[in-house]
Amino acid sequence: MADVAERAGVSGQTVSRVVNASPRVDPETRARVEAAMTDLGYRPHRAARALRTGRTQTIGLVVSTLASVGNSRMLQAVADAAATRGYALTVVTLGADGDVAAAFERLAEQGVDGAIVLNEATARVRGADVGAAGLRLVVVDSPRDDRFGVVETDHAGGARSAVAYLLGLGHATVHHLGGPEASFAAAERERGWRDALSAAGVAVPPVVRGDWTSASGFAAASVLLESGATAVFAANDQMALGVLRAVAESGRAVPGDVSVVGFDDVADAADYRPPLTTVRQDFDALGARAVAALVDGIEVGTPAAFETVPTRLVVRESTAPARV
Amino acid sequence: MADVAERAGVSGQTVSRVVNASPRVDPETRARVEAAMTDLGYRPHRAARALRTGRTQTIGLVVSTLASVGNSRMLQAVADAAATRGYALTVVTLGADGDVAAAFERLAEQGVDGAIVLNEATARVRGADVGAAGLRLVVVDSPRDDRFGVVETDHAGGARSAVAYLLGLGHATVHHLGGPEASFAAAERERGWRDALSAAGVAVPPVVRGDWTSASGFAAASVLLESGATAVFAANDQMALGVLRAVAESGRAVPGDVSVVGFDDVADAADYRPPLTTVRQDFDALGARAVAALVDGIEVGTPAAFETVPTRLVVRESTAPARV
DNA sequence: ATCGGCTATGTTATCGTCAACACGGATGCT
DNA sequence: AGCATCCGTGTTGACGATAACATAGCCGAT
Repeated sequence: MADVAERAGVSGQTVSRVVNASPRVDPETRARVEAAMTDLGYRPHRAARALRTGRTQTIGLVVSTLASVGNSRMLQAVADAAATRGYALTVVTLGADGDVAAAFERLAEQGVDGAIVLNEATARVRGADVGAAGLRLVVVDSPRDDRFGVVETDHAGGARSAVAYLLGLGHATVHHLGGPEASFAAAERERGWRDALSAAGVAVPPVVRGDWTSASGFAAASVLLESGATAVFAANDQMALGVLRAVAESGRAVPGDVSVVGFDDVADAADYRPPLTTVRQDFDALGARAVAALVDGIEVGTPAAFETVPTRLVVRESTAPARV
Repeated sequence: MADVAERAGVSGQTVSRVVNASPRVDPETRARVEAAMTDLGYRPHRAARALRTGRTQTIGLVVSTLASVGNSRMLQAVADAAATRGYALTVVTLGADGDVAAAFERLAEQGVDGAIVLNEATARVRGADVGAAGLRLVVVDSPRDDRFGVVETDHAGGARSAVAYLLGLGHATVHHLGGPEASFAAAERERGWRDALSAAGVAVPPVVRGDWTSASGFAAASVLLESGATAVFAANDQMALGVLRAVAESGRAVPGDVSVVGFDDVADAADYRPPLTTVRQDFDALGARAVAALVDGIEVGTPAAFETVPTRLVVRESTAPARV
């Protein structure tokens, strides 16, 4: 920086002002400084700036696992949105113990300006002393809470649309293959399913649960089939994949004997066999909103927001009218 | 830090020595300092340390997309390995233009100590002036190059084992659904396939290419089927998924009429229909090696290494003996 | 007894940047 | 003309940590 200042014939402070786009700089001086920066290949030193300002221009992302395709998509969306806003993104995965507090601790140590928590078991985020780490937080897919911003997909709405569609096809009822109990997203999707059934005055069958993996979907499907289900709404696409296999192996056909709907609209879902009818989540919008809420909070002090991103039912070939 | 020093009755320098586990500290003093740190909830300030030492304890990860399940798995493996080594991980995704140089630029600006590049089009990494950004690099799945460390899966070996297995089943030859031309991993898998066919003295059919997505696999499969293939080796699982659907829709059966093998052993592959025979990559080992190579380079100055991680063929139900 | 060498600790200067304040000159108002 | 303002710029010090050097006390060897 000193070199740049000398070359441009100004003080370091003026260089700093140019870098930070301060309005109090003569256009001509600015041009000279910028030329000097280019010539010398000058790059501001983030650590020094962070030391001085207390801001690192970095946000953290806490995620339990990237094995689920949905989380990966979200990560990508968040990474892109953060880059657009000029923030670096550092990723912290939770250990097998799912220790959110430890993750916050690590992020605090790195001095991130804020963090986004993906889809984490609610109780854990609440339990982790948010204040202790002093992190500004935006939580994705978590119950509303004034202590941090919340951005969510309209899980319940998406679920309702899926169930309504199946009922409209003439199915007597719709069975649900739910996600893990601790998950807010899973709970919301289940709620939407339940509401839609109740609204239609239809019997609500018992829920079977998986852990988001296709293997758990496969395992759970046998229970569903024994109970004579003709329509299954799975809480995500990967579990639906497991169901698809289980149905086929039981000698039944999708959608002839059983209709199946998933949630997420993962890239592969269009090539499942048959191509899966599913509820599309707009991960990019979700990521962008989460980053926007966090960055606004950091830079402008905007209070914790609450936002919902809508879904859309994508009808493919895994659903058909009920047998008459 | 000053507070801690005062409370422990020592100088700041001694606190620093305790934090950095210097051996030149009296055990009793160390205990006193540690107690003071705990009491005061002291946390070292990374930016300040980075300013003084020039090290940020952060590594970057450059990845083109996280849409591919393999990349996501790698990211997770790298994140975990980095955390274990005490490094933060910042993720940079490439824009649609795939501008590696820009990604390096961003990482250099953030002052990472080094970076890992995932599976990127070789020419791009070479083209990007590595020296300019002055980054220490480890590249995953890229041709050997003395300018940076290279860690790779034994793609060719895995491909050979898959092809040999299919030939052993009595198939006259094995068709290949390759990945994008620019990909090193794709080229290696193709090479392994070709070598195995040649070694067996079998005709080498023309390669059909996809872009790693299941949709591209589905599209490519029709060509394969028209050419009368009875055994297909797909360059990854997701493309194999597309093939599975295409075969079924053409009225043929897997593995009755056509055997299909994938590559990666993605979590879902066991629940494809039928469960997919595939070549398992050890993503965790790969990630750990990449991080180890990078961190050793940073901390010890170990010269650029070259390592290969073996694969294993996982036989499931998508392969069967050829019709007689 | 002297001295070199070791151990545990303290002192000083510095990393690159920016906030706060200072200052000279131009402008506008009365 | 006199005074208050504003503008563009410079000067100084501090953010928190550590490297390099300095020091005091102790040991054993000559």
